[in-house]
Amino acid sequence: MSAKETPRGRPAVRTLSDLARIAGVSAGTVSRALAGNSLVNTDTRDRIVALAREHGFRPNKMASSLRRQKTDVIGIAIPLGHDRRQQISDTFFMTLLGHLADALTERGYDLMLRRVIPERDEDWLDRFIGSGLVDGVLVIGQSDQFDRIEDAADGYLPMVVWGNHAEGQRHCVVGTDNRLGGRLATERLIAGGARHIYFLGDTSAVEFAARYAGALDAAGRFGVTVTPLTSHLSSDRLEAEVAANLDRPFVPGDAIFAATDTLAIASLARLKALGISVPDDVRIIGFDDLPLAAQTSPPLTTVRQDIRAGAFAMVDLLIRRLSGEETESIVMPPRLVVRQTG
Amino acid sequence: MSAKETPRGRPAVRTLSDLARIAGVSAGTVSRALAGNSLVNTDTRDRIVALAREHGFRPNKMASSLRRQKTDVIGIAIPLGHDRRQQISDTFFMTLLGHLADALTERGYDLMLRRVIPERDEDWLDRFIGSGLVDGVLVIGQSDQFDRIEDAADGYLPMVVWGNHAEGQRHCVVGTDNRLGGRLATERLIAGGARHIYFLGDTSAVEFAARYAGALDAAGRFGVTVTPLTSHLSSDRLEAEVAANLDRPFVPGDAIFAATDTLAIASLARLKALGISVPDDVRIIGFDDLPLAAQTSPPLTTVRQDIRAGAFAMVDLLIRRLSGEETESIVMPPRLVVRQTG
DNA sequence: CGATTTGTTGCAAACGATTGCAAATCGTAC
DNA sequence: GTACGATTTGCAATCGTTTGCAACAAATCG
Repeated sequence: MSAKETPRGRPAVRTLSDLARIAGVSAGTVSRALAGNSLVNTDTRDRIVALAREHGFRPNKMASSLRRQKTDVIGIAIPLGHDRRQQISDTFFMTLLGHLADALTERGYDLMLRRVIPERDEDWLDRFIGSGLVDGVLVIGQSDQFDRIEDAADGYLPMVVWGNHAEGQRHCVVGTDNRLGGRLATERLIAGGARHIYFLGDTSAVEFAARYAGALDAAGRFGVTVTPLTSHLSSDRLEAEVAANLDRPFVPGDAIFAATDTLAIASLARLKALGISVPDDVRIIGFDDLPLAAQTSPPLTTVRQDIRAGAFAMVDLLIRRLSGEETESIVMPPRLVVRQTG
Repeated sequence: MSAKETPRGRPAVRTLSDLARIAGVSAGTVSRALAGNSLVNTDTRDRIVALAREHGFRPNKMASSLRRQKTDVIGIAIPLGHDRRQQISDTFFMTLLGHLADALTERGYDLMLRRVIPERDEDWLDRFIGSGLVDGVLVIGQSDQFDRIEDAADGYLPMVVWGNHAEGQRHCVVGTDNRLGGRLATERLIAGGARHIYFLGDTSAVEFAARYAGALDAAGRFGVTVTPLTSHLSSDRLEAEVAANLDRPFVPGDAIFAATDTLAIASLARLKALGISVPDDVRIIGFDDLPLAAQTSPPLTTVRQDIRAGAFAMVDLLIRRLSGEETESIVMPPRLVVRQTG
């Protein structure tokens, strides 16, 4: 290791001025030299760059950000509103986050992650935006914070949200056509003979409410009834709630449309434990098409969201908004993936 | 909304000085008032706080960090070394990340996520540390970067790593006793009649190498052979590699020890597709005990790592290191969870 | 009533990098 | 030898907040 270091720790050369002194030039010149592009003599530049490397010098990004008014960091907010105890580890969000990380890294941005509990902190979004820490914000999931997001969007351009699109909304969103997805799933269940459908999920989240609405659309047309059963996604409540919700006498013609694959898979396990056969006794369709959906037994029929495409779209829109463009929302079509449960 | 805003956007009152002018005091006083604890007259403080709220003022954290030399941000680095194309979305890492986020948020820290490809960026760790962006660093997984992490640890205290513990290593690590875990799994397979064990995983990652070593320990004592089959975790290669690796004539006495549940579950699916019965023809044991392991069919026997406890331990150690303490590593005992595959 | 204490506030110097502008250097042309 | 243009470099202000120190007023004491 060539960097000269003090006994415990940090390199002795920490600031531009330190390096400038060693190189026998001014701090400004060093700054320009390391930035590369500017008007510095090629020889001095090479000399300075070599010195910087030799001493393990790294410019302080905090100072740089302050001066440039630009951080090269994108904030990612995960509001845990409709489900206070939902772990950030919910599979869908995590998958989306992974792809966002890939896309942002590729563009040279760092990610700042913030888990947010709106009821404890009314001001979460404006605080995040106003902190000066981030150049833009991605919000993963609207949860029950639709209005707050709308408010923030009025005064803040570089924000893109994952979630549901409502007529006339003012914030830029990327998401799946949840209502259509709900309709597709429900139509499939009905075509397979379902006469009574249980909707498993928490309809206070707008995305899920839209899926439920889609289910009602389809059901209404065929005179089928839909009963909502509230189940939350937090890992500590999920199993118990699903169990409680499924502890009922199923009759032929009953079917389940789960708001997410996570819920569908838990249902599958629960029904198996109860000795109820899927799909013979009860048919199930999920939502998301997580990788894991293909591996359950029997493999899960579900409504696919293209998470990766969604993530890249979010980043793309955000970048354009960062340069002042007012982008439109993107609503992606869902696709029914028929496997064996419904 | 009470905050006064300019036509497009940001509140008109953006800086301490702005607010100071309105309140008729100096910027220093405003700073102290908002910090709360200092020596400001209670009345002026209340007045200033009220004004701040009214105008939607939020202090610039960049400037604050620069001045205080403290960012209240913890960096999380995910080196994707041994498996360049491994998605950040690997289930285990994501679960760990979720718990880390929970633990850090609780302590008032933000998270800065950085996905790192060491072969493209030799200097990743020192750059992260030296950036001034973070108060401390958590590294998720050693990958094949053991030496680089050791080097960095010599000069930088506030760093804690998830991974394997080796005799005499200098960086502080939290992890499971992988070797013991490997031994437990293998002993179980052998006790069940296994005569030949395939180890499925990439032994160039130290954690997995230790699991493999544990398998060899146990196998050696019983005269059982272990064959390593290299499989990576990146979602785009995983299925194909598993399929290729399992495309062989299995004979009675063959068993599979998979380096992770993800691999075990993929194997399960593949064997099922091949018409090979688990556990009757081939027994399988995984590693991690992901939530999903209990839901496969048949449910997966696996070696449990307590991810949540590990995450909280990492944060705890990091906090102590932030205040100068030299903490020891923590090696958690693995626990064999016997279900139905092995 | 002057001296000292106590309590509040303002002033100005940091933190470390960037950048407009002026100054210095050099070469060249007249 | 002077003047001029083209390069390089230094100077100093700036980003917005924090904080040691001094200043000031009011309150207390002898």
